Amino acid sequence: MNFLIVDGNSIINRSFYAIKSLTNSRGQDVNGVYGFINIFIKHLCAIKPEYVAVAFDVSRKTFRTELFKEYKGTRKATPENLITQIKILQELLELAGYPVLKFTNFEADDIIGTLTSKFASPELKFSILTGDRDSFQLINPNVCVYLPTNKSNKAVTTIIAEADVVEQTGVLPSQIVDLKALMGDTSDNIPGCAGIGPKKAADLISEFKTIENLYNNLEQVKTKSTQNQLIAEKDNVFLSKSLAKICTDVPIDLNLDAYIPAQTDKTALISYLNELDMKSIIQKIDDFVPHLAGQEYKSSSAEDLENFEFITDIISIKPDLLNSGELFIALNKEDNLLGINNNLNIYNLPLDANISALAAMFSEFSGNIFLDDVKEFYTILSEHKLSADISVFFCSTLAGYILYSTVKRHSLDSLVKSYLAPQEYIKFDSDAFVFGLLNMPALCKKMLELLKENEQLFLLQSVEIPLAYVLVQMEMSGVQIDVAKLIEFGKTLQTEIETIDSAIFEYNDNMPFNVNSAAQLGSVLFERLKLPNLGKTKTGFKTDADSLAKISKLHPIIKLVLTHRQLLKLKSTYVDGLLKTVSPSGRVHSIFRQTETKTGRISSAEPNLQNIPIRTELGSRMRNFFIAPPGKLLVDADYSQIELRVLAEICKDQTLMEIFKAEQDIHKITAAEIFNVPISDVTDQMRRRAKAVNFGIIYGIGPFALAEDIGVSFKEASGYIKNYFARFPGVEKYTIDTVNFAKEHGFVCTLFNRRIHIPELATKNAATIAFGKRVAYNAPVQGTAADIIKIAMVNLNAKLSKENLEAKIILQVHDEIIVEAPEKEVEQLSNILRTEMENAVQFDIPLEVNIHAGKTWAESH
DNA sequence: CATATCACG
DNA sequence: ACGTACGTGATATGA
Repeated sequence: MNFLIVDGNSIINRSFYAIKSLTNSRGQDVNGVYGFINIFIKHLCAIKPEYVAVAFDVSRKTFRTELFKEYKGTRKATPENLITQIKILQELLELAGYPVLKFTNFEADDIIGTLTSKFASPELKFSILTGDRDSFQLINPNVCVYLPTNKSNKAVTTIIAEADVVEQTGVLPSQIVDLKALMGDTSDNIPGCAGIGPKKAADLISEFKTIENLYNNLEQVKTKSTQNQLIAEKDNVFLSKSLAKICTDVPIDLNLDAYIPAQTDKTALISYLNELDMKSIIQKIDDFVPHLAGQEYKSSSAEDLENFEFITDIISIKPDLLNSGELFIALNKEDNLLGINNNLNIYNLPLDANISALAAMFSEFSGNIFLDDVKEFYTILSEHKLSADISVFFCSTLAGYILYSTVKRHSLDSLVKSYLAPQEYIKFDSDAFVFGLLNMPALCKKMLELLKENEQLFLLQSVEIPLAYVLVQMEMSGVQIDVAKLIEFGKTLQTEIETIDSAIFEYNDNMPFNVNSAAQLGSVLFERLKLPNLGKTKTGFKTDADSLAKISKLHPIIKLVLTHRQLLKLKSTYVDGLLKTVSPSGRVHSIFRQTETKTGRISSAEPNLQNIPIRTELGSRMRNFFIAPPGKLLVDADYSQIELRVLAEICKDQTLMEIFKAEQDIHKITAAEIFNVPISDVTDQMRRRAKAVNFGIIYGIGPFALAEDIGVSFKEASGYIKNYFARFPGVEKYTIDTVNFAKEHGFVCTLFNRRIHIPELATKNAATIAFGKRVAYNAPVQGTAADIIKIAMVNLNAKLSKENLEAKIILQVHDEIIVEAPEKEVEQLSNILRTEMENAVQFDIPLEVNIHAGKTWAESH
């Protein structure tokens, strides 16, 4: 058995000074932490210890003795940015499950000395990882020192055993204190005996073994002068010995089990590492987290794979599958593989050739189906024109997302490593797919337990899994594009861009430049034309639209530039970008990503159909090209102020709830409240400002940004926010309570128990924490709204199919559902839309939906 | 590949 | 002293 004990201060110190600078994106120095963990991991792998502890000095306010203060107190102070790193390191080690030992008034060496003296034995060997040679005195046949050193820029660890100490110093490790008592140690301010250096000290100690023995037999010392020096310095010598001696009576936990590394919440650890930007450590995470005492990894070559088969035809295994209570199915579309694990056997099949038989088998199968990725599964079924009418019990990807939406990957292999302790899963390094499949039953059961604990099964089984099917149908349907008109629009834009460009160049002495290059534009505006600059970005002048608007009156070129930007954006992103994605049938099929956003919203990509322009007249023309096929219409249903209603429902502010219950104009009432005027006196401008406040509140706006947004003074904006919270005290209470909850638990929840983790709140940086707070109270609002529309989509889709309607959902834009329907269905559909959306959830406050139909998206919105 | 910009809710 | 409104995705530029 091995015990690895690390001198935390010593190792982080070495890393801190060895790695010149390493700063993460938040500006924190992490050189010491990074270096420490790498060295630590390296030695964990090499030593494979059953017991581990990392000891730290605790800087003392009072010293053990006045003498100590005099001698040790002169050491140079630890720099501030190392102290912070030590704290971070200790948090990381504790998160990873390693005992961190700190005792006031003791140094790491003392803790190490106590541990080795109490526990070291032939059965329990100690390895001390330290950069400090002071600990050599602790070496014995059961204790050795691992000393990381640099040899020609290569990290090499020198292992120091008893024989090495004898060779280097001429004395036994246990005699080092006696040696130092005579020769002293300048780095530790140990005086020693004047006139005696290393050579003479070693000779004396070899002969007399200890200084006590030496002084008892002074007459046997060969030279008279040495005798006299020893007599004169006797006090110093004994003081030196006591200073050199590492203490072995630190009040440590004498239960050896306390030093067995604990099981780890790997997700939390990964999230913290992520936040520190330590991506390379995350890659080595399995080496960093504990390999528990006495636990060997299960071997992949042993009986675990006995029932592993690659077979070509699912028919041969059908009886085995049908007799199973549970089937665990993983897909690997890239390699055309279908993996099945039924707790007994593991099969790997060609996917395409067997998907049809698999789907057929499901109609006879009565057990629970666990999938790795239900949306992928439905997609493949659809691509093979197979019915997706299969009830799926569990999906690991969606479960991972519901439990921890901030994580980017939810693949089986990464989930196994995050949710199962190393001794709970089978190691199989050569193939991530097989690795995931092997461990899928254990993983799914563990995740299922967590979901139950968190009351998240509704979200998984009644919302996300059925939603996956809706999204796949939406992707397959796509939306019709009027390609001819879109191309025409693109040409018009192109002509206009060219006209504008020549006008722009005229203001630059007819010198053409790339208006779309922020660098070139900045140089023209602020250097050639000497316009007042608007501040800097990392790379140059600020040229964004908001900034440019401020100087638009100073020079006609600004408006031209802004128009150029708008036109180019339309042309390149929307016209050209969209045209590239139109399928031969004239429809575009966006991908709706279900596990992308941290709040639970769906995202749309390739192309993104959730950001088609609407806010400007020119941009909104884009929506003329999203059309319904002949005989059909687009029906657009959007929730009215869903986030504000959700906010009211969550925080239960009486005033806010009453406004919605009475179906009043929220922005107008808010205006009356914050401007303290009767409703009848609210002007359009007041309403506009109140609207900005309402939106801002949800995002955690501050007076600075509000002032900027609505063009009032900082002071006025402060007043509006203050008035808002005074009139809606429930909202302010909600923000405070939610932030406190997030600080305590590390996450916030939607009303349907979706969790949004907020690692920012656990940091030390003020700006990062402020950001975390805004996320904390925005996420439940945005997330609950996302939950609601997802529920509505699932119910709506079920209703459409129950009523045998041809109408189909084709788009979702966060608070808006777009359905394509035959003209004759539109009336019935509108009723269904209203019913399903307004009644998706039962809230105290009502949900309101606006519905319009039209030939194009522009007409229907 | 990171950055700046800008489109949406 | 510091930075200042949440959540996304696409494009062009330029090191």
